[in-house]
Amino acid sequence: MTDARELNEREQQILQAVVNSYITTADPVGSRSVVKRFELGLSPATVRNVMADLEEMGYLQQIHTSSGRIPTDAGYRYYVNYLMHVQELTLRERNRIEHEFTEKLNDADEVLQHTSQLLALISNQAGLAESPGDDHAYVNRIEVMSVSTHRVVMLIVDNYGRVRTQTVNLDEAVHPDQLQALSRFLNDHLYRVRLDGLSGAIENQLKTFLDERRKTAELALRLLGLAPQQTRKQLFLEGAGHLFAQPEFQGVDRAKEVFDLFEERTVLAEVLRNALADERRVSTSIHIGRIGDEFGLEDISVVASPYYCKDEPIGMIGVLGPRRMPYSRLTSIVDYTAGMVSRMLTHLAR
Amino acid sequence: MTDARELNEREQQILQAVVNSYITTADPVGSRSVVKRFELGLSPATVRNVMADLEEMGYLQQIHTSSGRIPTDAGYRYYVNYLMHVQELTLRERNRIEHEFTEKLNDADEVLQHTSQLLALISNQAGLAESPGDDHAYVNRIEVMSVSTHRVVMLIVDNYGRVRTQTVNLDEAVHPDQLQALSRFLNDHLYRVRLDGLSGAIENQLKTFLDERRKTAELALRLLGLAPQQTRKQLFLEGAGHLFAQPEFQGVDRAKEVFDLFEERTVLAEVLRNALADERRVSTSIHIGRIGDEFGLEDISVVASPYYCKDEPIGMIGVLGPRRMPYSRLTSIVDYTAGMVSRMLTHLAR
DNA sequence: TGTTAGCACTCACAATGGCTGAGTGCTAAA
DNA sequence: TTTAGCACTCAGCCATTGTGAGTGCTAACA
Repeated sequence: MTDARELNEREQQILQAVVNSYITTADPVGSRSVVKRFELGLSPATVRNVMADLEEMGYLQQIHTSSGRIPTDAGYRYYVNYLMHVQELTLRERNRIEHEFTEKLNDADEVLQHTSQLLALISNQAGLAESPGDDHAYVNRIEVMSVSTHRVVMLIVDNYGRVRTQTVNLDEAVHPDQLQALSRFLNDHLYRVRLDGLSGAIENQLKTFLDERRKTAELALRLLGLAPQQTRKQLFLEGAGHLFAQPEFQGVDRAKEVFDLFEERTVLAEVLRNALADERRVSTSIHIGRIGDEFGLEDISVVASPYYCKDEPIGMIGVLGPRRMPYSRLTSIVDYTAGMVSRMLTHLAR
Repeated sequence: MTDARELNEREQQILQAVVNSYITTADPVGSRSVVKRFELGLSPATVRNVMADLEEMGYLQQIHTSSGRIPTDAGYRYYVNYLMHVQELTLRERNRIEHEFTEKLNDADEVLQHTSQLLALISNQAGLAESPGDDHAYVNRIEVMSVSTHRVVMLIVDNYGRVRTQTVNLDEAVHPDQLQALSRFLNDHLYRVRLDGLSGAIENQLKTFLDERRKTAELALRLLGLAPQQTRKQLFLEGAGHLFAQPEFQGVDRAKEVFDLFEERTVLAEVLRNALADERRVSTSIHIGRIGDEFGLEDISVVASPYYCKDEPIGMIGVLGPRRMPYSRLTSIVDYTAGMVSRMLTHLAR
């Protein structure tokens, strides 16, 4: 990569041709096939010269001498930023997506799980959707009840309609009245408290309560001490099998690598979040390659888009696939779907 | 398979040698290597004759002329039934397993999920554990509460401590008093009702309630109509990645097949249940081959064992791997673990 | 009669080498 | 600046060959 100068029109044309061709066929593309497929009115030799230039500038690479060229990360990046014309969804496709969201979805987790399935289905890649984290969720309702003499269940409903429960086994019996009092107190004092600050909040609040009703307060502390354990910033991931269909993951070891990647969902979620944090913007972002480094997979790309609840960005949804992806199509799919999710969540949390 | 006559001692010895050798190396085993590895005081030629006999009887097979022999299903079956001497767990291993179950596990699902992880870990195969089905679970506590003006949550705790919730969005507001009445009624009338008969039971019971409080009863019906949707006879499956390490699943397509098998968890659960139903007995059962037929995988075996709650068989746990598995070791692992699970559940449901 | 040694045969697998075809870089002509 | 021509490269395919582990069969042996 000697020079970062602008590409002239012909160079752009040819880079675009190479990327397009490679995206569809997965074969390295040579000068001959470029002129054939795209009728540029140029001879192969000319194209060769341009391709050599592009290689020197770091946009293309050769897998070995005398085989066609394939785009580098920089090549894809240039393509995505300047060359790609986003392929609008057809009415049919838009209807399809909207139709999927008319289904009865009771909480944010259902919405987002459904979203990841949908994305996988229509993109033929792995679909992903991150569930709202505890840093964006707060308590809407909290309830403590006994289910047997020595067992208590705490139930928390958050502003996205998600219900989570936590069971605690007790050494000694608690009277239902105590629990009712506790529920009332917790509801009064923890309403709208953010979930990731729950145990902190309670400690302050509970001091007043503590004096009058020591036993109950201790139980509350214990329950809430458990609560953060189930912190979830869940990542839904569906259709990972699509990746196996791609030629780049056909190798014997590759399959295992991909599999491991998906097994370690929590790690994957973390990697994704970090990777996308750099590029997180208002609209759809594209992360090319280098996602799976930790897993020995360097050729995975992600097209992701944030979703919103009441104009506040909450999390990401997206599509994960090989570096060689139909970005132009996926961009609009992800973008449109993110819009739908935002609408659903804003409605849910009304 | 011309004859089902008993095997004489030498034939048994050699069959055992072949199975043992094949289990550890995964290579077809020839006459020469048998005499070498097992010092039988026989010549390869003699062993060859015996192996030819065993093949004729259907216990061994050749993958092609002039390669060693491998056991058939019948061969494994004979080995498992008559030849294998169960390898007792060491004290160390037993302690290891028991230690794992000292952890705080609040309900049956946690126990069984933990079990499948544990089995995967110590067996180096895929571990599986079926969660108690609705045909063995009954209502311990049922509660209906509002979480916002137009949203209601129903919570059911079963006798295994498992909590499940169902959200319903309403068109019109319901007064908390109504819900409290409903909760009380449901608890009185549905206590100890089996979960798979819940909606049936309620219809009968609710007629009396219906006359006095029409609105509330209708809501109840609606809630309970939704309940069966979440019927779960969940199958926990962990460590599927171990399978990829086995040489028999190295082929390019194989990886995808295995992956698909695990993706379709519900189908897998069904297949397993049917397959194991034949052989379900008091103690550990071994199912050889033919598990994954629907998925194009015919060489998967399962070692499974039932677990009990208060002397009643509730479900199965086990290990899934290639046909070529160290059965003698796995048998005792699964058996011992099943005992632990039974103890845990009986304790939980006390 | 059961066991063993010897021998010819089989067959998967690996290595070798030639061929092809798509692609390249370079140079000279248009 | 573009193009035609040419020699060169290299992965992939195919046929060939060799090797080694294994077999079945037969004849000799205890």
